[in-house]
Amino acid sequence: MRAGCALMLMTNNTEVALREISPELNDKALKVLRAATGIFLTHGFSAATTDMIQQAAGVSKATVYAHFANKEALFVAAIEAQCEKFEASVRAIRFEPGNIAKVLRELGHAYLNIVLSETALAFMRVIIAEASRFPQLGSTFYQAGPKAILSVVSEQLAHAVEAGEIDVQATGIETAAMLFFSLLRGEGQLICLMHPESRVSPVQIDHWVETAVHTFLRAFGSETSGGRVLHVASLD
Amino acid sequence: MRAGCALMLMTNNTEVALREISPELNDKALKVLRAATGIFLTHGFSAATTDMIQQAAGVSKATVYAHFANKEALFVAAIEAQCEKFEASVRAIRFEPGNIAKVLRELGHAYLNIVLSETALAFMRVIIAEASRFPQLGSTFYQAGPKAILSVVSEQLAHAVEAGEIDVQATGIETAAMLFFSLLRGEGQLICLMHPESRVSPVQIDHWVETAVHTFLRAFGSETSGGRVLHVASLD
DNA sequence: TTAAAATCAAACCGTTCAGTTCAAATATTT
DNA sequence: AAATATTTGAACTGAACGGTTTGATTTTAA
Repeated sequence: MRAGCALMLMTNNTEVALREISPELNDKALKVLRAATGIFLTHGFSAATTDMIQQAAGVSKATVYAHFANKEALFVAAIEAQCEKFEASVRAIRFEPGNIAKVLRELGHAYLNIVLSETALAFMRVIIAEASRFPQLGSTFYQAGPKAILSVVSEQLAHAVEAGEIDVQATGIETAAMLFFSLLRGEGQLICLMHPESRVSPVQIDHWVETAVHTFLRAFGSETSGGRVLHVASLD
Repeated sequence: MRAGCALMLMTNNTEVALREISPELNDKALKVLRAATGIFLTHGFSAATTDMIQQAAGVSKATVYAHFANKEALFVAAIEAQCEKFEASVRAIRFEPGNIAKVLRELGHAYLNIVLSETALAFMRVIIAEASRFPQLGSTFYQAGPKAILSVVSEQLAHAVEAGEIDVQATGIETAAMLFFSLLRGEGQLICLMHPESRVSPVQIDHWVETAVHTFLRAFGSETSGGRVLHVASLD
């Protein structure tokens, strides 16, 4: 009964979804999960204590252990829920159709804003830190994050190829998409992961996006796309 | 009895440096520092215990605390020493002069091999994980790693600009160098940080290097396509 | 109303942790 | 050899941890 409860929580992701199914029943379990997520994200697995979680949840310790087998299970549940939320936010990225420069700019901007948010950074830090102890969580996150956004971008790049806007023959679409995100994340993520107290300004994000799009289109743009000065015939 | 598990991660640059200053005096302190580094890299700060360190060092607990004030101080000392070692290995990268494609290829290859090594990955994981608790270590590492290699590459890019091999007017040299490393690290580092048990083959590294260099030169090469250079007379 | 289920606060358990103490043993210096 | 410093092992402290138990109280459902 206890295990089943926890499993249900893991498959349904957000509070909203669960509230609709069982209006007030799993209220406590949800409070615990939500509190646990916060504590784990700010302290990591080892430094987080079940007392912190219990206190943050406003719940007795017995209740915590009535819904989750132990600290590890609670951690896994919290991280997996966060992965689903993360993937959802990535897949919710919308952009108006247009030329590839515009699409990449919109996509890049949205993605960078997600990925450089305090929550996402704390999340990534914990995943990276605990990847050895919880290997499946690393994979789960990779699927939910990079893999998810990559499929979206790959699709857009495919359209651009058909439209003759870009030429990715040298690398293939998937690789090109990955390169775009490497350009996009590159400096920002490195800095933010290692300097948790530093805040990133919207201007800085704009600049990173512009640089990434511009560079990407210089490398892969056919002709007119992103300020390519040198017009090389596409048969090189 | 079985102390050698995490010890193998370590090598001994700091040892040399410190031995020269105080030949046999700080023998024990060094053993402690070396063991501590191994333990911290494999377990992180919180999960590492002073007993593990003491045992791995083959030293009594009193000796540990005779040389280091507490666990935090030991951690800082271990990480800072590792930063120095890391920077040294980055600055030791050598490459034969040649066209920019060749230089970038050699540089990129050496850097990627360092950065994707087990030790460097474990090191980065710990830095990222503990950046909130030890903010200065994040900065120290950033200086020792990214900043260090960036200065090397920027210099080479400057030469290439003078030689007319590349055109970085759009972004500037520093940014271009950063973009090169973003392309270089991009996928590999993301995968490796989150999948600690996965091994990277030399072939995979070669491929990443080739892709990065190729893409970079498509974006910034004056009249190149993937490394072929049209020579322009050097002005000085 | 009543019985079952869930939750509570708090004490409690066994373990582990960082760090200390100390007398004995070992090196090092003089 | 004597004096001094360093290291050792092992026991110990006090706090914190994960997790359990308990008995009282509240909530839910019939």
